Amino acid sequence: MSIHSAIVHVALQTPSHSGVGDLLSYASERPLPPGTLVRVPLGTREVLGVVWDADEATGELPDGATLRPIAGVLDGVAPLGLPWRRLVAFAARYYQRALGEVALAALPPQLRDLRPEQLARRLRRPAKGAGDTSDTIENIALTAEQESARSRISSEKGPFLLFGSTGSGKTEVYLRCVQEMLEADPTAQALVMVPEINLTPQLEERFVGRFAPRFGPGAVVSLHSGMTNPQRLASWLAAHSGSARIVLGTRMAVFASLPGLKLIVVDEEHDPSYKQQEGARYSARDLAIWRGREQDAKVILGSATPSLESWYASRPPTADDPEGGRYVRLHMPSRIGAGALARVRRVDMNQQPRRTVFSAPLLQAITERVARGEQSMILLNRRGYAPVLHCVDCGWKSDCPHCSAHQVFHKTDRTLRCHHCGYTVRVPYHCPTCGSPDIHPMGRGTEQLEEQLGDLLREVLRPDRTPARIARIDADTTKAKGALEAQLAQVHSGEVDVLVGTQMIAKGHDFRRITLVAAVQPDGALFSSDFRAAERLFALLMQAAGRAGRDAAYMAAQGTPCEMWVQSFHPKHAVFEALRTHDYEAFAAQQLKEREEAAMPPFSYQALVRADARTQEVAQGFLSAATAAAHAAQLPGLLDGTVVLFPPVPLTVQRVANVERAQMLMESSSRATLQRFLAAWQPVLQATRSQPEHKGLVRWLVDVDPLAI
DNA sequence: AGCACGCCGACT
DNA sequence: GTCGGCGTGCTC
Repeated sequence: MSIHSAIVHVALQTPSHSGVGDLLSYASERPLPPGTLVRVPLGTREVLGVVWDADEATGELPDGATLRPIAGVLDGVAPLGLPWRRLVAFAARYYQRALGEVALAALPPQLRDLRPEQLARRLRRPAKGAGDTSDTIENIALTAEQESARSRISSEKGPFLLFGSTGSGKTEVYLRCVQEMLEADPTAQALVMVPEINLTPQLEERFVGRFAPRFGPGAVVSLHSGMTNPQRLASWLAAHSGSARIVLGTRMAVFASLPGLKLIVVDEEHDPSYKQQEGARYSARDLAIWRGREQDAKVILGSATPSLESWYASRPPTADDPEGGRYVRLHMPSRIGAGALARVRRVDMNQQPRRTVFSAPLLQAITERVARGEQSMILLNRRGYAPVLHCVDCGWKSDCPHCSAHQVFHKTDRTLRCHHCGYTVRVPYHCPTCGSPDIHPMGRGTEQLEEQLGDLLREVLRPDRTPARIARIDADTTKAKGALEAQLAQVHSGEVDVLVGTQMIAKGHDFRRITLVAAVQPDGALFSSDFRAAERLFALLMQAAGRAGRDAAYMAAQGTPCEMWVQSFHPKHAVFEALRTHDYEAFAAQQLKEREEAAMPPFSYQALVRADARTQEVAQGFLSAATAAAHAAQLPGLLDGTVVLFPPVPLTVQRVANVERAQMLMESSSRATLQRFLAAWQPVLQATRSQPEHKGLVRWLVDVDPLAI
């Protein structure tokens, strides 16, 4: 009997598809409770691990193998609780990833490289609170709609879908619910998520202003990937220890350890950013629902344009459907303190001269606004000057040599850049194929809009007789840290008359003086192969329309209505019809009908398997072989057709960085059966991969509940 | 995934 | 003679 009397099972960041089991066993001098953070030897390295519940240890040790002792215990940190471990285990299982991978990804990165002594030193330093507490923002009176939502959230179990138009004051409802929850229970904690890092500062300002005076300067912390590692560690520890009462963050925050969690808010719940697109492809919104149920915390999903999944899940009971949905739908239709909803103007581009970018009426409307000192916002979801460069003489196009995509022409720095792999070259003066100087940009991006507007508005003067000023905000202009804030500040201060940008500017930011929003080329999304494209476009346009006329006092003073302009070759399309009347409900009803008839989500459940390989044949061959093996093994759901496997197809962008990509779709009317199928298929996929004929396979991955197919 | 070991080409 | 290319195999 050695001094290492106890065996502990530890979750480590083991490669997801390797033969190594989820939990590895180590010897310990004393038993360690599950959730304890430990450092353990793994091969020649020493890595961070989480002691896991022994009954989940599945793999058996090879006979005669000796256990290595753990290297250290991070005993400054309390063991992670059962609810956290259950969340991690569920996410790993549901999204088909290794337990340790999810567990370690859920911890702040710095915890991985800190030795126990370093951590102990860090823990002795007192954490400093976020922001100052000088300016207390007091409660403002709720409207009847807000009060009704608040009281129902307070008295009912949920989960809740807070369906409120832009400007209806959803944030105030969140604030009140958080406040009520935290005041009722001194150990209660709240988690508030937003889709993008960009939106955390303004949210933080509001929460700190409201709650730091009540609950102390350290009560509100943020958690997102824009923070430095030490900041993230500090926030995480504050949440884990319970000293932080409110955690604000992006999707990653759903995995925060919150022992007192009583309320979760998912703002803009329809936003695709809640779905992680690499590693474990989890949906933070869906995990929030699961976590809320498990940990007995209330969940509020908020949106002006809910995802069809959440909309359907919150359907009220009817005669045919006495159960109704699982969520409680709360409706806040009125805008408060904001002007009337934007009037929607559609321009039929079939009636415009060919290659028109700004139709005459739209240009006129923008001009008038500049002259009145009002601001306009122009949306185009395409960075760069033009999506492709083209030779008139020989037909050459600026194709990326490594991807099946064009290199985008960026005029500002005279480069051709592939947006998929990053490959960049200088813009050629002559066609690389035939030498002709006659090479031209085709199509347009935000850079070109900015340039053209500059020309078109050259003679237009602001009220103070100075020339119109145009600014562009997209991923290219905001690469530098703090650049976005600086540019937004310029817009707020009124320095800018016309703002051109990608969807980045449509989300969340409050521009008080914008009275016109225009989508100049939204048609691309209408006929996309992706069945969710229309839903996304509608949400984007509604959100963009909501940017206009947010300030009722300003609008009244201006005396002009705000407008949302849409230029389209299909102005009668259902998306634009619904937009015209601001009728989300009609749009949702129409979309849900289509989805039901086609048995698509939310009326079915989907998963994808993607395969990357050197050749398309190998990628598809792997998927075909795995399909055949699944049928041969009669995996759950296949025999009776509850689970349907579709044939492998190349991805829309088939090749990226010289890797060929293929995927196949699995569909089922039963989420549980699809889950059982996937669980049983995992080892089959692994076995298939190790067969010699699939040597050229680079990787494969599973995406459960994919957003785009 | 890391990180070793391992066995063949162009450098001081 | 070594530095280093990335093939293969292991990690309780």
